[in-house]
Amino acid sequence: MLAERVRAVFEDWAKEEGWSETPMCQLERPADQAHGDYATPVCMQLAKVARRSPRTLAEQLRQRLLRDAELSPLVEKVEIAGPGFVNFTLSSKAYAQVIARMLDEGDQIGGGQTRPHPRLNLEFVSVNPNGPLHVGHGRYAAYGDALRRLLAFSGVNVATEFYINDFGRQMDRFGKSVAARYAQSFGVDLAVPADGYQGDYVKDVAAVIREELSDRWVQVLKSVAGAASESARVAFERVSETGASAATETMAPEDEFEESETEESDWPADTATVDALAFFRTRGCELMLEAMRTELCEFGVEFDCWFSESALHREGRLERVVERLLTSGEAYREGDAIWLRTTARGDDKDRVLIRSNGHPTYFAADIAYHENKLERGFEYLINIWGADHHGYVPRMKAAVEILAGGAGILEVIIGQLVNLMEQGELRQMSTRRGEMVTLRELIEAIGVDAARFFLVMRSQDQTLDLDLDLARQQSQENPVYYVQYAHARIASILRNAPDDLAAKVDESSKIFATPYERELIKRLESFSSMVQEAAERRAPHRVAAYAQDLAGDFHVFYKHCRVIGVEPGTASSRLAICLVTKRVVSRCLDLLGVGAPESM
RNA sequence: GCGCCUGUAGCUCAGCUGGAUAGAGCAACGGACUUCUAAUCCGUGGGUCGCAGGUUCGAAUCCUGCCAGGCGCGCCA
Repeated sequence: MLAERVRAVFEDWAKEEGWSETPMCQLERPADQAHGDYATPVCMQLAKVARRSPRTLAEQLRQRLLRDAELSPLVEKVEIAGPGFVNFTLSSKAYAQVIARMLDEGDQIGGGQTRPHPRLNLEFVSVNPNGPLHVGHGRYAAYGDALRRLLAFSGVNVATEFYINDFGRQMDRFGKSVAARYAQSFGVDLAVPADGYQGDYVKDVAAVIREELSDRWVQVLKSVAGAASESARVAFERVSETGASAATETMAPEDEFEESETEESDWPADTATVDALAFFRTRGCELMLEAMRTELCEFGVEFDCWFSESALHREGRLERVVERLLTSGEAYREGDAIWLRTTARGDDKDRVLIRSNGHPTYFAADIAYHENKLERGFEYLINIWGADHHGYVPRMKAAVEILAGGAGILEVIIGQLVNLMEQGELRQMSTRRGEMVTLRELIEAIGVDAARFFLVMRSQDQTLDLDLDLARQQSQENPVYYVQYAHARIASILRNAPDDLAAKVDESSKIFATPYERELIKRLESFSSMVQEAAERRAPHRVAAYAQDLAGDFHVFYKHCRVIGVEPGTASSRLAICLVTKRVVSRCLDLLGVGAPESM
């Protein structure tokens, strides 16, 4: 309000003087209170263009501002200071106007006008459905969902999406692991493959299948067990012959699973076995997905679309898009493989789409997937990936540029990882060994609200050190309670307020005279620009920081300014502050996916 | 070797599309509950913003070079 008016006066002036390329006239909040409530450094920037000294310009600007009929009631004084700052001190009328206006806005305070275009697609989490979600996934989920809320609230038309990596060798291994656990529950000696999934959750999946189908697959798996032990014996002998000991073999680092081009042959290839594997893979995947969906839902994260990779393969979309790229000349054959010319769009080297063995790469599937997103009418795509995938960004951008016929459609946000500390030590995570801290564990330790707040309160391109001991033992000191407590306190005031006390701002009276009220109002006033900036910069952690600052301002206000039982004009004005603050705090918490309790 | 991210108080981090004397929380110490919720508030101490140059009226912020840490550089997914 003040800012817009100042800008308008400044621009009129610039036009009158005939200056070209004038700097943006921006208002900022000075660090030092002695410099007023707001300040603009524009005269220093203007000095070169105007060829006058900054302080001379500042004085001229000051005179014009004071002459402006709309502006002068809002400021108590306009001063020139330092090298050429123009400092503003607000009048109580200005504070009153801010609260009066925000009171009128109701629940939508600070929200943006909804814009139908561009239709934006936001993809995140997108993990293989072969293990539980760990804390790292939780961070991406919390971040992505907060970003969705932030974008939607600021007016962007956004839909979220989870890409299910339910295709390929990892899923085969998962299927075998589930089958083995299922067989074991019937006393069949079928081992989980060495490159399979050892975690106990696989037993849970197997138990559900046993519940559903009883011993339907036991006979088939018995014969698999026989064949497998034979093949293990052969492998053992081969190792012995080459001189390597079996002991060394089992102690090899478990994270190393180099892909051998020979397909795994420890399971027979007869129809019954293939059917069994297909069943356990598919059903296991479904059950894992179901569990994930439930867990994410409990975590407050829902997706508009769950998109299956295997569906792309089934529907022949990979072949189709590769054909299209060959036809357009963007892809070419070399050796026995098919390559995409990504170097033409800024990548380091061209990338393989179809390997010389005829199998498509993961990249080819991803291209088919992104083509599909565009076909569904999305005009702008955001993907949130882990830091370990950042090397993949240039080729994917190149691919989308080719598909969309223009650059700047795909934005990739790289999120850094989560380090888990326990008893001062780093806890390493491995999905296959099942040695990870799951999202569920974290939620059970500190609750959804604290977990969500904690996971988004830091910038996403900062690795997050999560101290589990602290999270468990000191959840009382988590900043989320500080913010929620402010909300609960306001709710309490509203409950205790007498019926005849209404939230109302009387602009004519001398109100909002204390610094506590004024600080709080200035913070409230900045809410909508904070939202816009946080959305533009994909930075929900700013909302968390703002919420803490706002809660702090409120707690100070609460301590010094009574609402109930004071002079009626003051009481209703302060009640108005409370109401507006409550709405803004509640909105901040909602943007983060955290609850706003009425009492604590 | 190349690319991305990071380096700010004892600890965890904001601030990074340039503004005045660099902030918050935790930790340490000292105060405040007859009054709307003390999960709160008030006060004290704590810094060569990794280092060195450069651009600018002005640099934690932009540029260059170094140092340190993390991640990545497949016809894997």
